[in-house]
Amino acid sequence: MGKSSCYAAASGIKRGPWTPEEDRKLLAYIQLHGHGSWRSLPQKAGLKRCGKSCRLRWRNYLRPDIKRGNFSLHEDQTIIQLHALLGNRWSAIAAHLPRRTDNEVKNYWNTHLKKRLAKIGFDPVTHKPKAAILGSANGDPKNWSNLSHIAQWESARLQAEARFVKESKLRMLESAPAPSLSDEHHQFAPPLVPQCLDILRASAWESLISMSRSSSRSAALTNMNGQGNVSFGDHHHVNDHGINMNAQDYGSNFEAPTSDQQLSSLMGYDDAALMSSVATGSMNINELFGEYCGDECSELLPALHHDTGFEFGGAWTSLEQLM
DNA sequence: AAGTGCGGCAACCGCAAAAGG
DNA sequence: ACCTTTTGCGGTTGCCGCACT
Repeated sequence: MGKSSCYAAASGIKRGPWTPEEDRKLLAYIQLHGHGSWRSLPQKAGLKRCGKSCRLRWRNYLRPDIKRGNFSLHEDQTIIQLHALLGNRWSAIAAHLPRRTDNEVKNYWNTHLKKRLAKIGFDPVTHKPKAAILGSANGDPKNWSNLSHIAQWESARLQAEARFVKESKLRMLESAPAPSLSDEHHQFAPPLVPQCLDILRASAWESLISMSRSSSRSAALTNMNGQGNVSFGDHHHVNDHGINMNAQDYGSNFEAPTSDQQLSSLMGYDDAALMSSVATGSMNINELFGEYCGDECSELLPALHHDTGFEFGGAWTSLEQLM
């Protein structure tokens, strides 16, 4: 027996474009009762649609917190840069564009931005100049390596943010009383923006490092002397590339790092010499932390991972490969 | 004016993960 | 632990309107 689909030509199930009347029914029902189970919604709302179709219509079109219309230059930049970092993870990209839906972002990418990138000579998949892909000597592999490096950090950061938002929502639901009309305003409200993640992360790093810094750091730095003198100047924080990390997104007390030095400082990397050893390949990321933290580092990292919910693993591996 | 091609976008499809029993 | 249902996501399709011939 074939797999059933809610869109299959089942009796009486309508498909195709939504009429204003259907929109009105769906909107009225959700405003009054919330969506509840999408499966049972169409019948209750008097719609001859499947629940999946209703959900999609609500999510992509009827929700009051949706912004429609032209994308701003800033939104263009954000999409392009996040796509370079995340690939086709439209929901993650849309999460950084307030009031935009993943479907809208996806469509906009496919119909506008992809072509625009191609037109100016960039591969829309890799975001590298086509010349570089073809092995041209003009492309500096080190620069791309650094970009990838940045991408790994940002990717890990976004994972953590997504987790944070999810957990925050769960906490909200747990603490909320039984569903009522007023709860629907939560559904209408813009997605919760992580306000303290970077602070959590920064403090976690600071804690981790400060625990061991006093005993290990001076020795580490002594050992590092003379090992590599390449500047870390081309290790830019994503902000320097225009990533959408406005300070207000992280709460009024948080100032997003605006330079390599600030980022390094936030993460406990306030010694360019140490980082340049990583950059030159004379030390891998685990060795770096070994030097910083001593043997207890290997125990602290999983604990830190657990406490912050931060997925270091993938970024870690990739960072090592890149360096 | 009619035909054709193309771009934009809403909607559909199918899979995977999460949630619930 | 397993199965079923629900939800979320990304890729794809097809309709509609506009521009061009």
